[in-house]
Amino acid sequence: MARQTGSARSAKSERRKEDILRGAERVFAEKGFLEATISEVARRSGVSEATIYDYFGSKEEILFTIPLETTRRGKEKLEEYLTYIRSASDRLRAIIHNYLDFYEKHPDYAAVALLILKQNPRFLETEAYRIIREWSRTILRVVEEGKASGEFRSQADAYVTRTMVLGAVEHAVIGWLLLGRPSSPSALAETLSAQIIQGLDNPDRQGWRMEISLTADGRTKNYRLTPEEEGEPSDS
Amino acid sequence: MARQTGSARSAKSERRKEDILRGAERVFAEKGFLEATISEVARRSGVSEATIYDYFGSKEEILFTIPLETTRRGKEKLEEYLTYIRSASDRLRAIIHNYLDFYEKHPDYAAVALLILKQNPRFLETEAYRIIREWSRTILRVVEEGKASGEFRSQADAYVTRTMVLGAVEHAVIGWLLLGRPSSPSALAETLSAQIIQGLDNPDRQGWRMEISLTADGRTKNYRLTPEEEGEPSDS
Amino acid sequence: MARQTGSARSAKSERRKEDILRGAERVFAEKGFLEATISEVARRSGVSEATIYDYFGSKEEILFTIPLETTRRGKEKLEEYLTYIRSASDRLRAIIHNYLDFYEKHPDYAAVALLILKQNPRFLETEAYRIIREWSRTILRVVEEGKASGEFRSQADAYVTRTMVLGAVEHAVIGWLLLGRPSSPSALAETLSAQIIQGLDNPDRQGWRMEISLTADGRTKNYRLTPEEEGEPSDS
Amino acid sequence: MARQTGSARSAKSERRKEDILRGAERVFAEKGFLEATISEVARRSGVSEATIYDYFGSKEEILFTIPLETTRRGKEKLEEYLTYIRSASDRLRAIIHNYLDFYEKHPDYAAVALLILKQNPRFLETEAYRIIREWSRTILRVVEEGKASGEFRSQADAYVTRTMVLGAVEHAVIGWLLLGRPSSPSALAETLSAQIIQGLDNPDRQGWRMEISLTADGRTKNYRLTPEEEGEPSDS
DNA sequence: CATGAATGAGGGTTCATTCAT
DNA sequence: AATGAATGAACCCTCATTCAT
Repeated sequence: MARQTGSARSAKSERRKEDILRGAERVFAEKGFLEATISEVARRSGVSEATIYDYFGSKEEILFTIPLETTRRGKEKLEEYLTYIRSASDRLRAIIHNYLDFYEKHPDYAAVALLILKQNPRFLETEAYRIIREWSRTILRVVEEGKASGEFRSQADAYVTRTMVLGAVEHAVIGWLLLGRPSSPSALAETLSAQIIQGLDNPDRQGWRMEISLTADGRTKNYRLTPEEEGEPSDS
Repeated sequence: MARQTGSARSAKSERRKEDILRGAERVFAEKGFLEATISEVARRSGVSEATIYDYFGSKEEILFTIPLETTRRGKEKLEEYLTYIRSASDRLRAIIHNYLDFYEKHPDYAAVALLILKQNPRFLETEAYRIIREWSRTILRVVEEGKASGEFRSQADAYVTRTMVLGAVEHAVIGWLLLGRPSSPSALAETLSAQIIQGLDNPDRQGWRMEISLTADGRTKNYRLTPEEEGEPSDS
Repeated sequence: MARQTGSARSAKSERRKEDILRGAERVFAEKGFLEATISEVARRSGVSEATIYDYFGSKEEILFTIPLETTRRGKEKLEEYLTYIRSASDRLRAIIHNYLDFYEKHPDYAAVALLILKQNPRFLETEAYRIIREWSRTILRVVEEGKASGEFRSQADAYVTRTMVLGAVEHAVIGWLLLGRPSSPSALAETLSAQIIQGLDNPDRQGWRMEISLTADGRTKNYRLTPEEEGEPSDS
Repeated sequence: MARQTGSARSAKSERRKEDILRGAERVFAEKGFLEATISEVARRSGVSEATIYDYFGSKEEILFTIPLETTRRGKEKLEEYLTYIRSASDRLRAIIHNYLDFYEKHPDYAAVALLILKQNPRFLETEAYRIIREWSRTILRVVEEGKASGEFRSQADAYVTRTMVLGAVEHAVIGWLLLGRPSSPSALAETLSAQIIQGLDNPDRQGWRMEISLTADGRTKNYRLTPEEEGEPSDS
């Protein structure tokens, strides 16, 4: 009998529940959802099978509960990070770093999220997914902000960018989980950020611009002047 | 019992096998691998369960056979397309279009490939995966060529680019499969290509260059002249 | 799930296990191993199929467990019987009686042991078979003792004797099981014992002996005097 | 379609049938009846599964046909051997030798007969079993003859003797098949025969007899004189 | 004669879930 | 609050047997 699937309960209860979630995460990560058995989750969590059903209504409920806390904390963590970053490109870079780092530090969670949850249509209806969706809107917002500020070009597409960020990160992490390559996904962060950001970069972002018309062969070409990418002015 | 999982056989046999694969693809796409039952595959293929086992040794063997022909043809098709394209950016664009189009046209296959096969570690040991791996090397090659020709900047990373391309496309297709959004993944192709390519773009690629030194406030800045991104020269 | 194929457990559990073994013994005896179904064993034992798998890992494990207790007890019983018997021939007789009686009293067990287990090569690797082997060494020992004491002739072969005892008893019991003949295998015990023992008998065993030389036709023959086989001296 | 399960047919047909029987014997011997598959029998016989059903109505019919020719020939062979042997003990010895030899020379047949057929109640209704029964009556006859001629004691039991002979031989052969011990069952023949025959031996069998009454302690004992067991008369 | 092809029927085994204690 | 014990429901797979060619 599930006497308290509810919410407020004793600290001991809370700990038990955590134990089960942790055990389940490990087992699911190793075996996949359907090949994982409640009995193994019970063994790994140090509780009986029946007790598991005191805390969760079904095997799938366990699965869908695993990302709840994690995504909640992840979202908060990200917001915290972004507080002090202003430029859109740095924000995007931070998001990418953060996301890769997180998965690398929690491989069991990564396996559950990317290999199991991602393919389950019913997951889309859970609270955890709602949080993820919100979290991922941050990317949209950052891109829009970047466009508004002129940092990103106006043709930049926020949705496409989000797809690129999430897709690339997740693809890299899946490769790492299944193939062991790359050996550290977070090592990609810098390069990946650079390419994505440069894909958004607005060449016109500077406040001034020099236009030049060059006429040759009876035909005229228009040019615009932009500052050399980086680096100090060279001495005359 | 027809025991000939082997290879060369009658045309009728070949057709039967195709039927089964087609039926399995549909069922797997709808239910996922483990919730799909052989009995339903049999029903959908119009054969008996036992017959299925005359053609395939196990449920998993069916699963791993599904992408065989498809990836083989996909690889050839791509090579065909690329034959007449020279510029690296156009090649990349073609790859992305092609990949998105293919998934959009074969949603069942997409579901099997992206939601089932992609998370199965044993798939990595199959012939089909070998073909996919080869296929995906094309992306690496294109990026390297682009860098060699000066079309892409030298800092561009082929592996990261491949991750971006595959990750973004697959992420988009998964969203389409599970959420129905975007309503047409291939519609992303243009925007996605543009952002990825611009992430690789070499601002220095033109053969001629006009350099200008602008000195102001006692400090000198160097500029270089590049042609306006697209468009014909405007008339004087 | 009750997962405890182990050992020490509640009395109730122990009873359940016994029930299953008893039911299985009956079903196996009637149908043979491969034609017996777990579902029928379940029905006869009054438990569900799944419960059977809580107590035993496989159908074959049930089969191999059936003779465990029985042979253990049989071995002890025999040792008990033999405690007070000194003469080798009486010991042999006791063994034969005992063995035939046992099978006759437990026809289901007899069928399982003689018709099923005996032909299963894997049975030879089980604990139960180890006990049987030990048990059967008693016959070897008795024969050797009989030879040592002069009760049995020195040419008597312990291994051949064991083969005769086991072979004859088992053959008789199989006939009884399958053909109903003889109607009571244990009725053979006396005659069988007598013939086997007489096959071992040492004609020289008496303490005294009268030798006579009889000469006829110019040839001499030696005789020895032995007491009349059994029976009291006849009156003059 | 079984067009000719009947009898008279072409020599080619006959050969085919023989091939199948031979293949089946091998497979049954290796796997047991139920674990042997028609498909493997087909492979080993060099025919298709369907063809097997042209010659035999069912898997069990194959099984029951295997011993037909063999037992028929065995019976004839034995009769041939016995033609020139007069003494009952030699006949018995011949039977035992013959039986052990035969099994040793045909291990596949031995396995089929002793491990499969012997425990199948339906085999008892076949023609082959009828022949075996007849064959085994020879033992009964020999024992009765021995008793009639005075060679065997009058208490000797023909049925028990048959059980001993068959039981011991078969037990020995089974041990050989499953355990590899003894390494040659036929090596037991001599010892086994000796013990069985001595179990039947009539100490009174000679034509003359000397009776002696020995009186001592006021009690009288009767003795009879018998010739020394074997060996020539010793010189005076 | 021979067989390639097809299948119906069935069986062992696994597990999520329930409930009495 | 916890669990030992029990089970219903399913699924994969095998194989003897049939039939059209």
